[in-house]
Amino acid sequence: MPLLSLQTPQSFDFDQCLFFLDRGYDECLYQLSGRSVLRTIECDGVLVPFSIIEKKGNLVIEVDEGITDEVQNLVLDYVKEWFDLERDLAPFYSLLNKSDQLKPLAENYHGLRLIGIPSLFEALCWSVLGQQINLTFAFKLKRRLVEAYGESIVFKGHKLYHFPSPKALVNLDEEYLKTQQFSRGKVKYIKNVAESFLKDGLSKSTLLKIPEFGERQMLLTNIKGIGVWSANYALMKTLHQPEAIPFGDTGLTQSLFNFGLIPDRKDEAAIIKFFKEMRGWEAYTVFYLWRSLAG
DNA sequence: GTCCAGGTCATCG
DNA sequence: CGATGACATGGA
Repeated sequence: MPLLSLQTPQSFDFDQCLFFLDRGYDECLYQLSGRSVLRTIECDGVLVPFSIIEKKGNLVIEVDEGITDEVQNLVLDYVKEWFDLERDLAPFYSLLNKSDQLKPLAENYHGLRLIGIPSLFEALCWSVLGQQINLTFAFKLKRRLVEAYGESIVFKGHKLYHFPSPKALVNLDEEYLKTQQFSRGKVKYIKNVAESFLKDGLSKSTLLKIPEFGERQMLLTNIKGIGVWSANYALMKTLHQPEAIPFGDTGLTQSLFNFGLIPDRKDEAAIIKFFKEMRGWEAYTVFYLWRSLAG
């Protein structure tokens, strides 16, 4: 099978990234096999599967025979975004190293990239699924949604599911999903997200055309079911937007409190003050703080 | 049994 | 406006 290759940047540690990908949750959108990761992208309605493994300073990506150069480039772009390969982390580490409390993050998780969700639709739906419930349950719901409404393809002996399209989710069967332990709120919110893509022309590219962060955020929070947490989560995971801090996140406040960075878990002013010191690297800091919760 | 999870909205006063 | 309850479930 054809092999593509991406040179890994400075401060990149594939095993740190694998640890994040394999935190022990029931993930359904990619699979791990040894030290390789398998998943799919979608091009013109067709699923394109691929695998990634690290070899001697390169990420080696395997695709099926007969994939056009154009589609190969889409796979490469996806991997670059997913692993945030084009970012220079040196300024982030020098910022962390200025603080005695944060220094361990730079040491312990060196080379960890902000693992993204390149699809805006997937990120918004995932933020809805993850609202308020524990992550174990959220992953369970995601699997049920994806297996009921998403397509799959077999690649190297693995059945790989792809996240459903807005069209596939706009007419969700609420009664069926009730039997699958979805709240009516979540079903409605996911429908709302799908509708804003289909009817209001929301997309990653329309979002990118808006220069101002607050306006981007508002475009998302205008959707019923997407609050500040969800909007910023999506902006962080899809656009790697530095200033997208998922305010209200329980894990984030927990972690800030654990590190002695805020005096009280409800002290939002202290959280804002803390992130002022991290300007330009807020989202990365959040990602590393979350990482610290996993041990 | 109680409390809280990678929140949000509707409905109060 | 700010406060409060519902939502669904499972693990500590």
